[in-house]
Amino acid sequence: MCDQDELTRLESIKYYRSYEAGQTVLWAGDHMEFVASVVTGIASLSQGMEDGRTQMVGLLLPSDFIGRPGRDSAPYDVVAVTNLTICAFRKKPFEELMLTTPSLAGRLLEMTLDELDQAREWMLLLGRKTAHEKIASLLTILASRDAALHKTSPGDGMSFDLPLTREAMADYLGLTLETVSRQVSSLKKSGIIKLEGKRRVIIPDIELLMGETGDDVDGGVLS
Amino acid sequence: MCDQDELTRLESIKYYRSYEAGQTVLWAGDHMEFVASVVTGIASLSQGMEDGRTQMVGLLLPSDFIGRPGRDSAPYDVVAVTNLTICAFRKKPFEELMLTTPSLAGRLLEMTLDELDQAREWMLLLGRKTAHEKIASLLTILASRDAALHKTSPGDGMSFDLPLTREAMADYLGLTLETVSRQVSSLKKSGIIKLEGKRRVIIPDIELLMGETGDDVDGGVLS
DNA sequence: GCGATACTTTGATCAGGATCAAACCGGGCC
DNA sequence: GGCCCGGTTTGATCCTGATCAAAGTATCGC
Repeated sequence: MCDQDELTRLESIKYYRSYEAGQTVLWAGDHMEFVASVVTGIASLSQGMEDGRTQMVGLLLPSDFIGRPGRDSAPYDVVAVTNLTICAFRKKPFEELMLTTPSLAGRLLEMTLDELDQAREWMLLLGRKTAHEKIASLLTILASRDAALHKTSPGDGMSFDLPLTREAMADYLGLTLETVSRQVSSLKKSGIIKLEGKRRVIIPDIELLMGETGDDVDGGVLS
Repeated sequence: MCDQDELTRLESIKYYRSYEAGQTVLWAGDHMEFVASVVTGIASLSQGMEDGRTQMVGLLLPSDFIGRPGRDSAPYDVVAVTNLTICAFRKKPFEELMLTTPSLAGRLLEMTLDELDQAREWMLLLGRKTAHEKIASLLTILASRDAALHKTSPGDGMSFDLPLTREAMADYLGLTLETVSRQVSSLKKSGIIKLEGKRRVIIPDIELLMGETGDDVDGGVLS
């Protein structure tokens, strides 16, 4: 995430941590002694209500940032969705570095604004999209993120592994796992996606899938 | 929003603009030539889909910030909900000031993180709360923001004016205006709120209202 | 006063998802 | 193999909130 000089300084205070799928990295309210960035794997941010309802509020993919400089407790549960490796920096030195390195602060602001845009995009999905559109949107996003990860652009015939269980998808989309399962089946039945086993998704025609998201076919969610 | 020296420098590049209720301040995609902060009144941020569905993704109250340094186009429609006065700064000089004033950048990061938290809180509401809980949550938030505005803490017997039409509330909560109307009526019938006319809300017992939000009665949305 | 307009309430009906329930994989492990 | 267990699919039914429709209210200008 950084370059040159900053990087060398960050180097000296960084360390790696690994988590297994399902492990909790941080509990909401925990004191946070580090900030970090995802190296490999996927983590989720989620909020819960006392009665057990939960809503995932973010999905952290490689290069995404965990933690918030200037805050000392975690606002959400951070859970490893897959096996996960993060690169952590002790918070104190990191914050000091921020003070003396305006470009680092700038980059952080930039990343936070991106997260905010994502969060708001998701608010539209949660508040206004149908179950069908929600699933199509999620698959579109996962496909394009996966493509970006492999430095290719999402194209026809591409395929990727669903990193999320039906339940996790439901948590992210504000649905139940049964509805997720049904909508995935219906998307399969209509030929818009194909499945290899339960997890591998093949997208014969990405435009077709994007047509089901409810978004403008170009600009929309994908960017 | 700022202090001392920064403020004097900001002073020199600021100007005021006013809008009438209903006027659009910025269209999504517009080139933005200023950043601003709300002085009086309320503005909304919203996203729309082509077929007309819209979702409000943020409500801007006095002291809230409009615009994003480093970005040159607006990501959402900004609409004046009530009569609105903003204090604007030409973007270029503002950004230059940011480079030379780390504390300004820091404050901005701080504010952006707050917005992100709010957005994610709202994701929980949109994805998992019932219509009833949504209305109670909105009223709780409006009550506490209104109290903060008058430098009092939200207490029993407090009252405030609803700044939003039923339709705007619906857009914010991911509901229809009919459902909003019905839920407000039901809250009134149950005695949890009282109405004076259509817009003035009286809250006899704030704890009671907060009990309907689905949140933890203390920590929750209110903070 | 009278419309006209914008906002709100209320009613009747419908449907998209939730809920409850059962069966179905596909591994891993004994 | 047989069993167990987490994850998944599928079915039947219910219910919340959407939709369609009409009437009520307040404010405005005439």
